[in-house]
Amino acid sequence: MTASEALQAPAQTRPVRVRIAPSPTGDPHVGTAYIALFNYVFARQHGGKFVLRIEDTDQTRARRDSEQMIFDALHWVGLEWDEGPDVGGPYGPYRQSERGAIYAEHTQILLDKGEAYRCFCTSERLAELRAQQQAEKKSHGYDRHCRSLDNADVARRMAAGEASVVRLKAPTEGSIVVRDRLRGDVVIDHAQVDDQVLLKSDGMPTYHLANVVDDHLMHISHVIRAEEWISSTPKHVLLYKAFGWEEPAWYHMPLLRNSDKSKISKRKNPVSINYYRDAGILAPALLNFLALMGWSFGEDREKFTLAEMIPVFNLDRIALGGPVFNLDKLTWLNEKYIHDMSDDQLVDALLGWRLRRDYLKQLAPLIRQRIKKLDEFIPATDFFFAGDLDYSTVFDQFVIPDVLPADVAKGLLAFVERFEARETWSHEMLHDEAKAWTDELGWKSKHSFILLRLIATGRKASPGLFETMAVLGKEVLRRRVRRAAELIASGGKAK
RNA sequence: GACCCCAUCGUCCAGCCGGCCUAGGACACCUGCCUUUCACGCAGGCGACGCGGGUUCGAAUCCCGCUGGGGUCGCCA
Repeated sequence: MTASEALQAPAQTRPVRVRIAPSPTGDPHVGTAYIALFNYVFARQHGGKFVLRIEDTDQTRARRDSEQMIFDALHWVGLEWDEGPDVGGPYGPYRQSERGAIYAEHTQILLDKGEAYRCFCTSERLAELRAQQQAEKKSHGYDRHCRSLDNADVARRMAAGEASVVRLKAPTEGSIVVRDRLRGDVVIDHAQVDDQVLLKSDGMPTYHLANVVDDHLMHISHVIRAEEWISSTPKHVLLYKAFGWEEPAWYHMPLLRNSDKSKISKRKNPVSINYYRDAGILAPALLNFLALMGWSFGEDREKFTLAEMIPVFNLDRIALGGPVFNLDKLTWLNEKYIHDMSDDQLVDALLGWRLRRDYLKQLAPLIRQRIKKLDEFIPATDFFFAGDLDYSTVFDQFVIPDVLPADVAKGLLAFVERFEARETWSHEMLHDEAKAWTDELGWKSKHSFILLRLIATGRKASPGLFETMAVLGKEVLRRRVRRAAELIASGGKAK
């Protein structure tokens, strides 16, 4: 079947219910806003519901503050959800970590139906298996070592307290069809689908199980998600079949890209929604820009609001090529939005941005002793408000004595890695990391700290370096250090 | 490496159930106009159907192959 035939397939009669399911493992990602946008618009267009579900089943990576940041970021862009952990709804809880009993129950159903089995293989054995498959250049996948264990054996090992997971008993012959409504049918040999882990040894479900169970229980009618999921969709279809449930309609959106076409990543692009907010991008402009990534309004129109998009939205108009996220165009669109604001709207936007009371209040202790008159405040603090800084007058000071520029650049990136790895964000943490980092590189702090100061503030004299960095925030600091590193590595030629 | 997806200007999109396409719009870049400056605005320029085979009177549009790019291959999502 071709894509156009798939699109002509009988329309779903179920009420429209869509969702986004971010994982709270870091900063709120533009990719989340991107997918949320299309789900939101689709729901609104069809009078359906837009659900927010938090996928926090990875105990080792979930972060407490991350969930709240996701809420805040989605509120900021203006994509309001109808059901979610904070607002409730008829199919809660909407946080996967609170749905343990549901997953346990459904795992048991599959076990009872003979659609799943216990597996006692250790991660060591699996790692070895993978290494061996890699060495033999064979395709990867679990070898079904535990698939034929008999019940008595399983019971005995369970009783002995041996750790185990539950795996899906996937068919070994034939093929499965994934009906992607954007591309047509994708046929996958069952041989390509291995016996996926459904329940981890800590009792938590994997993404595959939790996702399918929740989408079904939450009556999700259309799954609009990123293309990176398309390879695991056969597993999900198999799960729907194993449970005997009706599948949702699948739509896999193209992936946002870095300028080298790889999947968008924080190493090559600012990916946090908070960065764009702090750098002075307006929420409607961000949404408008995101809508342009893979979709077109029609009639060559590029500037439009969310409300204007809803009635004309059409999934048929999704372009499947991976769109490169281009800051220049975002900035241009943002400019249009600013030009079209009234005086009051502009003032309000400014006051809601970094001219907010709580942000200015963070500046007060840093600047009080450094100004003699109020009129010195703005010139003394400009770098607290700017996004990217102009380094042209200080670039020649971006040096560490006796260190090659390429190594200075590399060293700076190592500093970014250090503060990225920390969960806390404070001037104490930044100070500790900067010191340890300087020592590790064998640099002198009188050199490395002035370099950081120049990069963070664009000047040699500023309030306390680490206090300043802390106020600037992780997103802006990361961007400035990365940009400076690029500049140094390229001899000042990068833009 | 295996599997899957994708393929129009540097970038984002339009066109793609074949002819109206000497391929349209936008960003970026360049030039000029406007202007006391800068910016805005306006006008113009540069610039693409990846390659090779088919099918057809006719292909950017349909088919096949190749090439290229991307994604996935975890007790992460």
